[in-house]
Amino acid sequence: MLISEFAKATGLPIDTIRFYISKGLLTPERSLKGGSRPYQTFKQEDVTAARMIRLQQTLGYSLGEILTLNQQYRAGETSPELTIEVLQMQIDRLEERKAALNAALSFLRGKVDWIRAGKPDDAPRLEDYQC
Amino acid sequence: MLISEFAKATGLPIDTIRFYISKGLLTPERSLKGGSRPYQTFKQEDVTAARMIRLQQTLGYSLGEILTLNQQYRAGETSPELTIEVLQMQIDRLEERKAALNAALSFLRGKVDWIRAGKPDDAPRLEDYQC
DNA sequence: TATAAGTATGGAGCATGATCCATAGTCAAG
DNA sequence: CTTGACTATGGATCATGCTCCATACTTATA
Repeated sequence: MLISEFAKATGLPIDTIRFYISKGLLTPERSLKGGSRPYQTFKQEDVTAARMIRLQQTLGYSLGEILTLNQQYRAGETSPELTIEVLQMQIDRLEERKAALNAALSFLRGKVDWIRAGKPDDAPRLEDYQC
Repeated sequence: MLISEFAKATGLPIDTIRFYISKGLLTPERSLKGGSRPYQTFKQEDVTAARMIRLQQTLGYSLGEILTLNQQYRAGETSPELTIEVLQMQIDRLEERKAALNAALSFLRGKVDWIRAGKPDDAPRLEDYQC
């Protein structure tokens, strides 16, 4: 798969793909120059890797953290315990964010109800929610 | 409340507070220079405003969006319908993020289980989750 | 073989969200 | 009335995550 096809497959702009490659987040193979193309060649696993990067970004990880996590993940392929630990870390972080989002949700819902009720005395207070 | 006290009350660095003021996100009063201090004075409502900004950041809003939302919110104080609309927008956005986080959570949990089970044939595939 | 389209590389530029710094004014205590 | 702590201002700098550009090479097509 050439980079333009990879871009279509992942929905990522080519510049972004190259940026990720330069950061070591994506590691496509390079064809040998002898007779064939000198270009990078992407496989299905690279598509999955790109999706994983995007997922991790939605989890709130920076590209630097993602790189570290994925390197640890690869290192852990021979050690399921380590892999589990890394994934569990991600899950924990996810749960934290979800809890914060739920608190925010409660607050906003309370505010909507309060406004709908014609703004009685007791306004929902931000301080009462763990946001 | 002086800026240093406000910093303690909110946990925000002074530079960040000034940055937010320069962007119009925080609008403390200014004491008149005649005889008294020329400094900015913060009230409890500014503390709440700061908390709200941080909350909105965790919802994934940029400072520019937060400024717009809060201006709309203030404009909507005379129109509960508009205020509700703005808050509902925030809730909808929050629900979307929560759904994405839940999908990611399912995937990661599936992966952990799969590794714990000694990595049988059918690995959880990222493609099967709406992350 | 000319030409266009795709690819590679390095570096510049940009938006966001801070963070730091130089300078200068204000104020309370000693 | 000097010293030290605090405040205000504007601009420089920084990290992140792209995005764009100049240049140059490769390859397919006419």
